[in-house]
Amino acid sequence: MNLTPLTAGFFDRPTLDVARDMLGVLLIRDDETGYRAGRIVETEAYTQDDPAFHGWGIVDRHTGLIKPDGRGYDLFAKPGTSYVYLIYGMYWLLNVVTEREGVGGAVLIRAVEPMHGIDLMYEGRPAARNERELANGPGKLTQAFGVDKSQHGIMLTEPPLYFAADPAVAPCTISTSCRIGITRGIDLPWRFFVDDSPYVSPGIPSDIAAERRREPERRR
DNA sequence: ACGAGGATGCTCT
DNA sequence: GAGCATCCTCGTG
Repeated sequence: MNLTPLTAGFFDRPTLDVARDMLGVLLIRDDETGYRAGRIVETEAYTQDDPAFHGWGIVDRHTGLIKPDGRGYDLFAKPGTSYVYLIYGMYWLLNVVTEREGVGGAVLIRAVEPMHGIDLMYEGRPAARNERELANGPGKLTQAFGVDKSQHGIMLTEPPLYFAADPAVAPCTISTSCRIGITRGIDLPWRFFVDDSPYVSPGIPSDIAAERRREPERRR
């Protein structure tokens, strides 16, 4: 598998473009633990001016300086840097930093279609009952790939963890929706996914979830 | 099939 | 003390 990693230049672009262009790209972990690869089928974009962004509000309006102790400071790092964080005290979520250094932005990798290293993925994810459940969610794919805090802040442009264009590119239809699991910025349609992929996460976009909460009955 | 609730730890108020 | 870019289990139909 001699695949050329995507370079920092790929991520040094508007975050929405990167998020869309990452669909169909391979996520690869290649190190002493083994070789794992999966095709990305779902992403979400988070930008500096986005209330759901971890780095939201840490840029001083007057000086333009970024508070170095603020949460999300690492989201202003060099494009191609990893941003891994713990959610709900239990699950690690993998992002790749976008935009030029000093500008905040990231793409959350939400789901991949397992391609290689399936057995290794099951070892990290004993709850998975089939291949589809190995990595159809942002917390699941980090378990399948063994990603945790130790991969935070590394460059995702070289082993052990990197992205690569799939040589066997399959044409696909891309859809968008609002993002999943958030309470702020819920109306921004910044989730991208491969339309007909069974490996997309089962989550419900936040705007639809909020609507259902308002009207609990009314079914079919 | 679907919904409710719990797990669990870090950050911010 | 609340909220969180989630997932799993166990109820009820």
